[in-house]
Amino acid sequence: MQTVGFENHDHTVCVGVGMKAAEDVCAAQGLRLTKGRRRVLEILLQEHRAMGAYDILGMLSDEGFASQPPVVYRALDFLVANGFAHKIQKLNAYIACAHPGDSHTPVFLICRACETVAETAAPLQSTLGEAAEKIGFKIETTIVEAEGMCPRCRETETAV
Amino acid sequence: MQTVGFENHDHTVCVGVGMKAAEDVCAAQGLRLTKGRRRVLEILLQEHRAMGAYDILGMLSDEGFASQPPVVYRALDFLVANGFAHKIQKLNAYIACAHPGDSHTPVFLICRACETVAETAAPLQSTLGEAAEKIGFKIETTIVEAEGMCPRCRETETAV
DNA sequence: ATCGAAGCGTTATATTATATCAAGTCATCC
DNA sequence: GGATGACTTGATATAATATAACGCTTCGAT
Repeated sequence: MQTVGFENHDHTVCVGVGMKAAEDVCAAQGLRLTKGRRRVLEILLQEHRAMGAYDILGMLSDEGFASQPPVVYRALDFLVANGFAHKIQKLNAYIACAHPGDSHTPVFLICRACETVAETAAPLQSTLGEAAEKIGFKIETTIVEAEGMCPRCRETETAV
Repeated sequence: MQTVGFENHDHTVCVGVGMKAAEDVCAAQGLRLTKGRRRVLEILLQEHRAMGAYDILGMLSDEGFASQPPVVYRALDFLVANGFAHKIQKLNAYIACAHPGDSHTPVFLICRACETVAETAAPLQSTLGEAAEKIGFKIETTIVEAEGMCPRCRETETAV
């Protein structure tokens, strides 16, 4: 399982890799990574956490972008539709994709204490897809979000 | 896989079984299935679909219950906390539990055409839990929601 | 009967997200 | 190089979902 989220790491690399991957995909597919879309992705990569749409909007408007909700929702729609970001349903929040470029069904591990979110790959989907197919249901996308305690918060909790 | 949602069935049985299960669990655990909570569960069982909180609230207020949001959210919180109903994150909607009494990690199959929701059992969780544990993450609850096309809508689609 | 916890009524507000329409931008075709 | 059409953005308004807070009531235990 490749997992991103709880290890220490050189974060500037994440941002660079993420932006590069998005640029490449957009170039290859004729998608327009416009100023606002690019900036939202940068913010998500830099912050490296699940962010509410209005958190992002606040940052954008501080930087001179328009301050209406559609500004950020449009950018997020684009990023999510093209796999550069994901929505965390449980938190109504958005996070940069940790495996950009790969086609994948992500699994999110969400810490209920600190709300840190890690993205991992699913060890399971084909089984579920086959089981669903048996009753005639055709799965197109799957959301998997596991809530619990991250390593860091488990330590803190037991220490208290 | 036991699946509930796409088959034809005698629906009054569902309601009776669901209410009975909730009553039994409440009696066993000292929980109070008050008038409002009971009525919300009945509504969810009768409608047999994912309903928005405000849809339910509308029905309640038509019946003489108070018409403020907390009325329904409190009842839903109780029902969800005790396993009598589930929240469908993808739809911001609530649905009666199809396997009342069993402890289970549900998997929902959501039709993107008609929004019908079926609840099935997960063929997978232990694998995910073990994988998460290897990186120190302790999973407590898991949300699995698969979106796609139900048998009925697939037929209609190909017919068109 | 009284006490404390749980539940409910009510007002107000917070949070998240979308509809709509006009104006701007960009690539392409002629 | 101007017309065209698809896509993108600006801006206003509103919809949809959910919670905070406070006081009163109800219930069950002592």
